[in-house]
Amino acid sequence: MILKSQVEWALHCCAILAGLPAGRYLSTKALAEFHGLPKEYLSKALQSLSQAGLVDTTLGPSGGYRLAKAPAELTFLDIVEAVEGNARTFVCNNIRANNPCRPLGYCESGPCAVARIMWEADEAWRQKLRSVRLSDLIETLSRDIPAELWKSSFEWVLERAG
Amino acid sequence: MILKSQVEWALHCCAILAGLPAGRYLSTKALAEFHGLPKEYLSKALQSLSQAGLVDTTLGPSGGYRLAKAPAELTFLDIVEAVEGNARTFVCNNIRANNPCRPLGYCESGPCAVARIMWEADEAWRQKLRSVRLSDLIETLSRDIPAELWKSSFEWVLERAG
DNA sequence: TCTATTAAGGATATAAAATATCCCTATTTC
DNA sequence: GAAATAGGGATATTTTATATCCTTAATAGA
Ligand code: SF4
Ligand code: SF4
Repeated sequence: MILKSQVEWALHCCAILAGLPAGRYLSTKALAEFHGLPKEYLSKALQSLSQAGLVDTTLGPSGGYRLAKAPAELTFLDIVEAVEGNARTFVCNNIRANNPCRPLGYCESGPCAVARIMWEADEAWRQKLRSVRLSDLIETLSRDIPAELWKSSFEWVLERAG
Repeated sequence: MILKSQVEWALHCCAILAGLPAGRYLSTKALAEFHGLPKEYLSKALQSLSQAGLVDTTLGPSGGYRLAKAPAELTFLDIVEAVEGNARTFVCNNIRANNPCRPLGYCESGPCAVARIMWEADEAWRQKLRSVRLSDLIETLSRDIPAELWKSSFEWVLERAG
């Protein structure tokens, strides 16, 4: 059970977009080049962000993506769910219905304890991701990444932003 | 990102095994029939439980599986990880290494903030599963399931336990 | 107006993982 | 000795993830 690599891509891309000056856009091409990713496939991840309303887009030369909200208004969960979907990791196949002892016509009322517990674990995962904002990530990254690299990356992006 | 259905199977089987009288075993055949599952494939899940040391097995007629520990000593996480593995859901492909601005020979020190946050969410999921014991599940089920069905299921199992 | 560039999205191909079955072996019970 | 069992290797099928290709409509700038 592993998340799509697009989740990582989307998170990185949002982190880059967060550093974009207001009103500017960054293209798929630039984002793919910066991260060393296949442009066409990364495009699908960015489309997911767009469909989820997390980013704004514009067409034409100098077109591309920018965040639709402030980094403090975007959570990890928003980004992860945009790409990965919001389905639960545990799906109940209702195997209890096969119990040979079950009275004919007996109908279970809602999910059993197994499902409820697994879903609570899913919710704990979501809650953690919901508690971290994109702005928190930027703050941590700015502390972790050498100032020199941080600066040159910022300039690299700015040169290509439309 | 969905858990294998074997996770559900393993949890259900452990719940059944928890009701087995001390020293008795229940076969794959009986567990498969009770849950309406493919015997050969369920067998793989039970083998996983066995390899993880969660259940004891014995061969021959009247052979099968029983819990290796008391239900209070078995957590959901034990069972889930036995079947699903203990890998993290977020794998870091180190795409930051492709950053064109990165100084030659520059070597990152450990996982970045993105990976750390995603791994914390994984840990929150695990922590939740670790906090629920098999005995807790049995207790809840015994309250949820109609007494009649609970009793007949118990008898069904007992008839087939070696 | 014309050209280049872009996001969106449909179609399709490839690779990997989950699901499922089959068969053989060693062990145990009777 | 015969029947039943877990273990496990080999293999097939189905589903999902990964990746590429191509067409369309919008936009910027010459
Ligand atoms: S016991 Fe729970 S998880 Fe299992 S089939 Fe029933 S509802 Fe689903
Ligand atoms: S930024 Fe973090 S998650 Fe992304 S590649 Fe680097 S270490 Fe991995």
